[in-house]
Amino acid sequence: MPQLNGGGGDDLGANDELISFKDEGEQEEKISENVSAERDLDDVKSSLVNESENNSSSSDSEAERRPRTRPESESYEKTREYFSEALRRQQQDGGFFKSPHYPGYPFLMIPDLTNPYLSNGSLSPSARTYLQMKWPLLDVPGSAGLKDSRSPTPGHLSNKVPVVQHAHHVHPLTPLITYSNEHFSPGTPPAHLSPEILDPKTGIPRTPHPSELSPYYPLSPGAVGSIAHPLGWFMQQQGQPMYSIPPGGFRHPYPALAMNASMSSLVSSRFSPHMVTPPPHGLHQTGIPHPAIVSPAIKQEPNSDNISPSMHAKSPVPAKKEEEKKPHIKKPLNAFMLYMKEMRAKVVAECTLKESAAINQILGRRWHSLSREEQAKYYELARKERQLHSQLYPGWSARDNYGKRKKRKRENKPDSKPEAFEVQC
DNA sequence: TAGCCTTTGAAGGAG
DNA sequence: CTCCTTCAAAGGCTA
Repeated sequence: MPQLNGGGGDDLGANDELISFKDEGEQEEKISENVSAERDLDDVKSSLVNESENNSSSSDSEAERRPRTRPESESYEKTREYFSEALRRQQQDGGFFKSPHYPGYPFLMIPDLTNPYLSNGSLSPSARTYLQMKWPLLDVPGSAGLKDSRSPTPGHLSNKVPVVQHAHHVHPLTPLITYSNEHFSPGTPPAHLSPEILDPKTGIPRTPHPSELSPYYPLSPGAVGSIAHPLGWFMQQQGQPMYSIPPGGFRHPYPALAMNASMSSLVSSRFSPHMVTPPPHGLHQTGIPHPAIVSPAIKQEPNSDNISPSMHAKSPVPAKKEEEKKPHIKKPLNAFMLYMKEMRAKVVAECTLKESAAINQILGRRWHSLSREEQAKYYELARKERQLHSQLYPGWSARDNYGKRKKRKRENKPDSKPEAFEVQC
C-alpha cells in the first residue's frame, strides 16, 4: 500500500508513495500487464456477476482495460504536448496559478504545482481538467489548449454520458467533467463576454484565458440568472451537494476563507455585484462555500432556524447546540476516490453495472493497472485537495467525522472469498 | 430508511 | 514504528 509520508508534509511525499507502491508488487503487475490483462479479461467474462452485461460490454471493456492501448491515448499524448507547450510559456511568466485575477482560494496550492510526478513539471491534463472543474477560478492553462476559445460552450459538460461532445474538444479525461456536469448545468456559455480583460495588477489588457471566460463564471448579468451557476461547482458535485453550504454558513472554527484577504477580494470584486447575492440562509457574505461542508439540515429546514448563532454573533453558544449546528465537513478525497469519481460513469456505461460495490471492484483493478504517471496525477490532485482542505478548515480533523455514521459491523472480512466472485467487466 | 457492500488512501489513535 | 479503525464516493440492495 502506498503510504504517504504523513499527512503533514504534503509536499513531495507522494512520490515515495508511488515508488513504494509500485515496488511492492505492482511492478510485476505492470510487466506482465498484457498477459495478465487478457487473462483477467477471461476471468472477467467468465465470472461476471451481472449476466446482463455480458453482451453489451465485453469488447468495449477490453479496450478499456488496457489503458495504454486505448484509442484515446494518442490524442491524449498530443494534447499533453500541446498543453506542455502552453504551460511552458505560462510558467515562464510565473507559474500557472499565479494569475493575479483570481487571488485566493484556488491558489493555496500554487507553490506545489510543480508536480513532482510529471516529467515536465506541469500539471497533467487531467489535473488541469480537474482543477478547472473544481476550481473554475483557476487560470488553468491546460484548458487553454483544450478548449476552443471560439466555442466556449461546455457541451461536454452538459451530459452525464459523454455523448454530445465535440470530438476535437474531448479531453482524454472528459468523464471527469461530464460526470460532474451538474455543477455547471444552468450554464449558458458566455460567448458574448468581453474578449478583453484588464489585468487588475498591471492594468494591461490581455487576452482572456478561456478558463476566465469560462461558463462557470459569466460576468455578464445576462449570462446568469442567479448565483447558482457561478458558484455551482462550489455547491455541487455530481448533482448532489458534495460540498454544500451549511445552513448557517460557516461555522466558527473554519472561517479561513472569510478571513483570507485575498479570498475576500476575490468574492467582493470578482463576484459582485451579480455574483454575490444575499446569502439565502444566512451564509456569510464573505464565506466561500467549500464543497466539503455538508449539512443534512439544509434540506430539512431551510429557514432561519438553521442559522447558526455562531455565525452572527460571537455570543457563546451552548456546546451542545454548537455541536448540533456543526456542518459536516467531509474528508478530502484521496487519489483513488478522485479516480473513482472520474471513471465511475465510464465503467457504468461500459458494464451496465449499477451496484457501486461491483463498480468499485472494477475500479480498484483499473486503478492498479494505471501507469505510475497516471496514478501520479490523482495523487497530486488528492494532495492538493488535502492542502486546500487544510487551508479551508485548519481546525478540522478526520476524527471530527468519526461516529457520524453508524457502526460498521463488519469486523473481519470473510477470508474465504473466492476469486471467482470478483466482479468483472 | 438507515446501513451494507466494495474499493484505495488518508489520518489518527493505540500499543 | 506498526497496526487498526474510520471515513471519503456511489447506488443497488436489504432488513
